[in-house]
Amino acid sequence: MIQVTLKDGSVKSYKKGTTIIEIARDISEGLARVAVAGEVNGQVKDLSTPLNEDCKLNLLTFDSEGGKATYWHTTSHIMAQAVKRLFPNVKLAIGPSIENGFYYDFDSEKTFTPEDLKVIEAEMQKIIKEDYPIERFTLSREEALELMKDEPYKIELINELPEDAEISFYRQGEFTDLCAGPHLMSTGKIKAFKLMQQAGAYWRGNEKNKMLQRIYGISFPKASQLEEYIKMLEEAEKRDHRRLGKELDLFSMNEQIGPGLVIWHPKGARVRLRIEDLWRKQHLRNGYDIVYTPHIGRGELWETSGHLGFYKESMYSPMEVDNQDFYVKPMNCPFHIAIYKNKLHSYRDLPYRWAELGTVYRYEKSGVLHGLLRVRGFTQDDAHLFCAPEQMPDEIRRVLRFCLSMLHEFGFDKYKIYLATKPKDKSVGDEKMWADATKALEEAVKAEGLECDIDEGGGAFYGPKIDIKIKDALNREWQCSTIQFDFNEPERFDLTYVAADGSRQRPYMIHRALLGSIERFFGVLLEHYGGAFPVWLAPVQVKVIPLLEKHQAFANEIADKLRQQDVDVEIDARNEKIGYRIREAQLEKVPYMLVIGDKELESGTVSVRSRKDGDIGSMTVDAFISKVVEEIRTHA
RNA sequence: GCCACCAUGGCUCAGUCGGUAGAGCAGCGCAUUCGUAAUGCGCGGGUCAAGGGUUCGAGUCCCUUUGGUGGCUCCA
Repeated sequence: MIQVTLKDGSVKSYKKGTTIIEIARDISEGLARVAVAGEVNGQVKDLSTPLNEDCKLNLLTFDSEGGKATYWHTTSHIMAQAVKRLFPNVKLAIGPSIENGFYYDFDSEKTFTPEDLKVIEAEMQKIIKEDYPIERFTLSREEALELMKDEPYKIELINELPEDAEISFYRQGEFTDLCAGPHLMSTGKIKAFKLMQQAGAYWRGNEKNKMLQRIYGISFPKASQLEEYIKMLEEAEKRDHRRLGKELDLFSMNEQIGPGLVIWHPKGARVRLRIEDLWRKQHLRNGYDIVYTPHIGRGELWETSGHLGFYKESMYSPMEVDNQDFYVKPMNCPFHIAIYKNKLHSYRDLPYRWAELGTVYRYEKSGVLHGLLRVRGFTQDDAHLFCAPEQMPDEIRRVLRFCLSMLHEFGFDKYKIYLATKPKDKSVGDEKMWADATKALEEAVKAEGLECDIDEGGGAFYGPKIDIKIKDALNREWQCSTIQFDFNEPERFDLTYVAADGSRQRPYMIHRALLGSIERFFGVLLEHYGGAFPVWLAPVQVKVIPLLEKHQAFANEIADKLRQQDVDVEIDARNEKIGYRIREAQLEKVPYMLVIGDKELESGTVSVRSRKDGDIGSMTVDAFISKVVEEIRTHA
């Protein structure tokens, strides 16, 4: 007999060799029905796995992470089986579950069209109906290679398995795949699925390798869940910043201007101004100095900085002026360094904190451009800190705290922090510098009571960094903030300061961007609020709607008073019905609408409609002004 | 850059088998003076992304280019 400890802490005895599904049935038929896998001592296993020793067992349903992974992984096998039936010449690569569903990579002469996906879906439906049991078995390396002799990618995978690895396969009907599992017990367990899209993907994610065809899909135990998921995607589309940007007339791109270059329309620019105003105010309050630098610089500058060596493929081609090459800047750092180099510095003057909303241009591959989130010309909210080594831990903490408070101001309180460490292959700076800097970064995160994931080897070649990715309302992550050490440029530009003992010392240099780039941040912010900016950010904060012509003068008076208090206000005095104008203001997502008619004119009040709560009654003009001014001040 | 898909008035979209382009919204004009999500009538507006090809004839079929979308690689 073996002792099995269940999730609720209870311990049950079973005969040795009892399978997980049998235990599930023993607990309840209902549980057995919804169980998709079992977690044995923390490892996700097939339900058919026999248990031979005492263990902890957690039965997983689709709702758990491991359950989803199992469910989706099995669906990907069903898809591969369908593809093999329809297109026997296709070679199989890999087909894992991912965050939202699964994919399978195929090597195929023929490219899959949307119609093919429909046909594959129909075949999958058959396989599910046929309800093949899914069996696991293991083979020796030789047998495995023999079985997979027509599958070159599988052979490559088998050959790379460690010497002592167990080589397992899963069989369902005529289809067998090399796979570590786990899987559901039979193909009939998949209830609702959909193939989402075809995409190219390099074998093993390396662009030097062959491009395979990837098909993405997702599945659920209930049809209603699939419907919900699709509805969720439609909702996401409604708050897509590109769509909102057009609808709210905030920004656009223009084919004639060029790809990845943003033009900011008056309303978008107004929101941007608000962001920048706050940014400037906060930087001055936090001990930064603001600087301005040019957009281009001589080739020699970029030679010295190392950009022409390490970064040239991301830079716009040079322009020749007076027989010299000038490059448009992809980064601001060399210019800030030039400020530093302009004179001799004492340790007493450190640290320097120089910030700039610096517009940079980078050549990004055409296929990666994406709305405002990936562009070729953008403005970084950049700053460079120059400090003595002993000041460094303090500076890091300070900048991290500043960063988080800035994100908070914009309504972002959920984010994920990554600590990116020394890359394996190439890096500059000695071990001690890396260790000190990495430790300082990690300690700063801890000191703020935060957690971070380690991005092993993810640092820049010139230093470790903290990246902060913010999540929008739909849980998608976007990297905005970054705090990066630089061991490279102080060396290359031979930066020094005079220490207390009169010796020349090398300062530490930190690059940092809190919002990242204004463009990307604006895009994320727009999606975060679904276009409904809080009053302090909204391009039009108040819309005054006089009911009739005779109310216009009073409306103007109110608007003027609001403008005196720096409130952005528009008057909609068009000869349209009130419902029409309310509707438009509502669609423009204006936070407050003021309806002015006879009643208001007589009593000196305004009738207030809030975007969110509808008609909220009337109040005196002054009461409304102080209300809205206060909301703007406190970022309510 | 690579794989797939897409491009029709300002916007959203229809356009069958290849036979010379249509709607709604927006815009403009007129009427309407109205109390919280669309007042009515009328008018104007398109070299069907660009270029080439097939054809008696191309929005529709083929090729190239440009731009975009979803991925891959890369990144703020």
